[in-house]
This record gives sequence, C-alpha cells and structure tokens, in this order.
Amino acid sequence: MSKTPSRQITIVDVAAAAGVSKSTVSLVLKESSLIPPETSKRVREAATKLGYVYNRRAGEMRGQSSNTIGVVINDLLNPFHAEVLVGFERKLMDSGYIMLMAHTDESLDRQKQVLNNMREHNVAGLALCPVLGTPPSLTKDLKAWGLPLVIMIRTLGSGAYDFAGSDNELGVKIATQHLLSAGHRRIAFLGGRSGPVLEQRLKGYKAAYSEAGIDFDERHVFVCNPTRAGGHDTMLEIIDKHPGLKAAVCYNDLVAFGALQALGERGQRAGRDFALMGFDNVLDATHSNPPLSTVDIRPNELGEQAATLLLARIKNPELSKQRYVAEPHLVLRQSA
Amino acid sequence: MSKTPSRQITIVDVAAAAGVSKSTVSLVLKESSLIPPETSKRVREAATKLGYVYNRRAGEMRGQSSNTIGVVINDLLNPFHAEVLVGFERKLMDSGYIMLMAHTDESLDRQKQVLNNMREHNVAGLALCPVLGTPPSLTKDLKAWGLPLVIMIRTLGSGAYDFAGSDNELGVKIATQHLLSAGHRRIAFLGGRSGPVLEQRLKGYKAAYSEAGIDFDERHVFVCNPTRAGGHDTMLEIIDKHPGLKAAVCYNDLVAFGALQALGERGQRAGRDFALMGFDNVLDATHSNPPLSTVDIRPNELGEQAATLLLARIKNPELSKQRYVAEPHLVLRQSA
DNA sequence: CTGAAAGCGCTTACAG
DNA sequence: CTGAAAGCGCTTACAG
Repeated sequence: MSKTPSRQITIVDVAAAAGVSKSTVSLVLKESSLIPPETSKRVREAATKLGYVYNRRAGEMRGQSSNTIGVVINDLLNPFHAEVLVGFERKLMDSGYIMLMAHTDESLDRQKQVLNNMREHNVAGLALCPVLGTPPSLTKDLKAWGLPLVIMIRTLGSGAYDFAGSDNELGVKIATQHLLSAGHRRIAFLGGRSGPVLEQRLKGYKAAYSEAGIDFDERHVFVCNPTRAGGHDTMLEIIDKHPGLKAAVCYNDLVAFGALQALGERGQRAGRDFALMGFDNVLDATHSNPPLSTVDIRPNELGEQAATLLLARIKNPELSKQRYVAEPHLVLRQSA
Repeated sequence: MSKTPSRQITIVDVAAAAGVSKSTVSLVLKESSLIPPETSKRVREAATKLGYVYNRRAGEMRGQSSNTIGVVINDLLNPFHAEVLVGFERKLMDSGYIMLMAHTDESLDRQKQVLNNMREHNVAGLALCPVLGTPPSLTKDLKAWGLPLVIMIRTLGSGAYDFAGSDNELGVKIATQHLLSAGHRRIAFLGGRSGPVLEQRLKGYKAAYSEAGIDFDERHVFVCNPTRAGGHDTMLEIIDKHPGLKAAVCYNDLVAFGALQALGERGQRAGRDFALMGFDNVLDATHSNPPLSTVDIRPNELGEQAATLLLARIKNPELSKQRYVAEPHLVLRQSA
C-alpha cells in the first residue's frame, strides 16, 4: 500500500531496458538517421513501456538552447491586446515554441520583475508591450542581455529595435477625413492616455484638419482613460456641455463602446444622432449596438507578425532593424 | 571589431573573481545564513561586476524543483476567460511562480500537444479549462503523470479532481426568477454549445419554471454558438419569428451583447421593449448599450481561486478533493 | 565558515 | 552503427 517515491524515468532507464547505451537512446529520440529502424523500434518500445517523459529542460540546458519565448502584455483586459496575443501565440506554437506570459497591468515594477524572471528562465526571445513610462533605454538594456526582442504596439523612443505596430497617424487621419467628408466640421477627439500612441493618433487628427484647410479647435480634444468608463463619462460630458459637437473620432474601440453607451443613455444613437469612429477593429466592434465604424489594424495579424519578426531575429541576430507597421483601413458599419 | 562569442557567466566565474568556491557563491545567492556579511558582499559585487545572471533552469534541474505553472485556456477571445486568466496570473506571480500559457481554441489536438509540451517542460502544476469533447479520463491521465491539476470553469465528468467554477444552475435560476417575478411568463433561453456548462445552466432555467409552477415550452430554448454573432443572429430570429417572446436569459454575456445589437437593429431597446439577462458579469457588461443586467460570478476571483487551489495542491499532494464554486449574484442594470 | 565531489537528465564529439 | 566520457550551470551533503 505504501507509495514508492518513484524516481523519474530517464534515458538511462530506457537504455538499460532496451539493452543499448544512453547515447543511442538520445539519438533515437531526435530521430537521427544513424540509428537503424530495429534499434529505434526497440528503444521506443522500452520508452513507452516505462512511461518515459523527455526532460526538455535538461536537454536544452545541455544543448544551450531554448524553445520558450517570453511575452509581456500590459493590459490583457483590453480585447485588442488579447487579440494580438492570440495571433502571437498561434504563430509561436506552430513554430514549435511555447510561451511564458505575464501581465504587467501598467506597473513598471511588475514589468521589471517579470523581465528579470524571464531572463533567468532562459527565454529564447522576448516580446514586450511596454508599460507607459518605460524608459527608452530599456531596449538597450535588453539588447545588452543578448536577448532577441520585439516591441509591440507602443514605440519606445527612437531606438533601433524590432517593432510591430500600426500606423496610428494615418489611421486616425483617415477616420477624421471620413467624418470631414461627411460634412462634419467640428469633430471631437475622444480619449487616450498620454504616450507615444496618443501622440501619433492626435497628430493624424490634426493632419486631417490641416489638409482640409480647416482650423481645428484645441478644446475639442478630450483626453481620458482609454477605457469604456473613460469613453462613457467623457461622451456624457460632450452631450451635456458641448451640444454643438455631433461627431467624434475615438482613441480606440473601447472608448467608442463607452461613448455608444452614453449616447444610448441620452436617447441618442450613433449613426443617426452622432457620428462616431473607433480605432483597432476588435472583434466586438462588429457586434456593438450599433455596429461600430472603425479603423481596422488587424490585431490578430499584428500579433502574428510580431512573432514572425521575433523568430527571424532569433534565427539571425545580425538582421538589420525590422518593422511591421499595419496599414489602417476604414471599415464602415453603422456608427458613422 | 570582431565579437567574441561571449560564453555565459556562471557561478564559477563569480567564484574566481571573488576568490571563493562556487559552493560559497551558491550559498550567497540563496542568502544562506552560513555566509558572513563580508564574504556575501564580496561575492555580490563580483557578480554584478561580471553581469552574472542566475540560471534558474540549471538550479531547478539540480534541485528537482520548478516554479513554472502551465495554464491552458480554450478561448482567450472570450473576455470572461481573459478575466479569469488575469486573476490567475496575478495570484501566481505574487506567489513567486511564472506562467506557461497556451490557447487551444477549442481544438482537442492542440490541447493534447500543449499538455505534453508543458509536461516536458517540467511544470509544477497545471490549470486547464478543457476543450469541449475532452474525455473525462484526461484527469486520470494527468494524475498518473503526477502533475498537480486544477480544472477551471467546465467540469469533466464526475472524477475526483480539483475544480474552480461557478454554480451555473443556481445562477441561471435566479436570473430566470428575476424575469418571472417581473411578470414574464414566456422567457427564451438563448445560446450555448452543448457541454456540461450548458446542461447546468439549462437545468437552472427549467428549475425556475417548475418552482414557479409554470410549464415551460421546450421551443423557447434557442441553442446557438456562445458568441456575439450567435446571440445576434438568434435574437433576430426571435424578434422576427416569435414576436410573443419578450424576455430572455442568455447563456453568457457575449450572447447577450449580440442580442443587444439585434434589438437595436430592429429599433428596440433592452429594458424597455425586451427584458434581457446575461451571465458572467464581464467588465464590458457595465458599459454595454444599454448596461446589461446579469449574473455575477466574479471572473477575476474565480481565476485567483483556481490558482489558490492549485498552489495548495502543489504544496500538499495528499489533500482531499478541493472545490471553489462561485456563488452567483444578480446584478441589475438596465437591460432587465 | 568554506571547499571538493557527486549528480540533476540530457547531448555531443570522439573512438572503435 | 554504438558506447564511454565530458560537460551544460547549478545544489547539496559532507569534510575539514
């Protein structure tokens, strides 16, 4: 009845059972062509009979390799990031890697902690969506670690690092132009926390105005948390205090969803009483009430491309700087 | 100009630089009280000067330990699962673990592949939200692997495994009762793919009817994919073909969001023209249009509890079967 | 208080 | 075609 504290089965057990040396077992496991089929068969049978499990850690340690990739996301509760992550993970798995993942929740401390932890774990590479306020020097530090790195979504200063993101300026510009060409002259910009992304998107907003030869009003920029709550509260403020405003470009879809809610609360409906544009084209945008007109930057593909860049960097560390910048496309549904 | 292919710095380099043996370095790193402060200081200085990085893999291999936990999620694009994951990860990090994570996307093959991979990676434990159609024997197999395991969200047969989920039957029952007590007599059940969760939720729906002494009509059960698209399409069907139906309990919030959209499309509004209840209380439910009345099972806490159970199991494999079953609470907003 | 030795489970030249 | 040996970077008794 007593449980023998069963030691782990290793290749030497398999070797003994199959009557070969452990080198041979190792060769069989990696399907070396040196081993004749009969030997291979014998070894495999012994392995399954004993319930042998390959110890990848030991193997990688000896071989100085790693098939794990670290990814650190700052806001998994934002569906945009979740979609990016899913694309990333899929590509990784399909390439034989596995993902160590952490959520920083916009905390610099957690980010630092997690990055160190992943380094100790010998990840083969790192994908990072940096927390707001991350010092641009971080990319240099990580490079000094000798770790292949791809930065996602948010740029980090002007350093020379691999990057996967979107053309934020152009995206917001075409969204604004769409509203402009529908005849709107007073268009609010809604939401966003200060950082590179907000800067780029705001630039696109202003560019659309200036290209149209229209002066824009700084007071129509409403910065707020890039969340549903932020969008909701700010939209309410616009409806109640700025009744002249009948159109808005949002920082992202999340903000737009909050705005949709606020409009509903006041008996209005986007697309009829107010023109509203989102940004990202997350999955939910197809099924909001009403469906959201937005700027598609294909989140899933963005993640996939980030993985592709990272994998390429791992394979060849000498590659020159890589960029994937998603080209934004207008997708018109009902909100504008 | 040529890059010396710099070998990794190890404790023996540090030992040499500090003029001690590698055993001493190892002791310093784990802050052993055996080492006097001066020695410790000298070693630490040498380590930082050399840019030493602890190789956790080697340490864990030698010590036969592991601080990584595997979690496999089947649908990360469902915000409910994302919220569960965030709660799980947070608890894990705070306890000094790190997370190997994979997304199965409801594919049995991927699930099998990922589970094996994680096993080879020597995870200390596993958290699994099983893909639909997973054989209940899986829990036995995993137990045979000697791997601490917690099943999340979906039960898997009636085996003896640790589980973190919610009281689905009670949840839908109170949602249905709420509608019943508002005077509705014909309430649709909307959405859900066949599996344990649907079964439990449907049971609650029927229980509410029978406790109220009202016969329910099997034709009012509308099964569909538990997605926004599913909810949207099915709700449209209800509006157009079953105009007598003016209330529905949804399989989950996602389905309810789709239904909200369908209602809007027909010029109706939940809470005024139709009574709609969700299930889960994901973050978005506060900010849908209109805000969703739903059943709160605290997704974030569910994840946290799953981690707690798993950690307890790891610490003590002999523990008897553990369960966390979230008690559902009605949260009434505007949709019903 | 610190060092020498063995070993975690594997892989990789190198013999034969 | 297969085996003996060394080593990946660490930890853990065991001496002294």
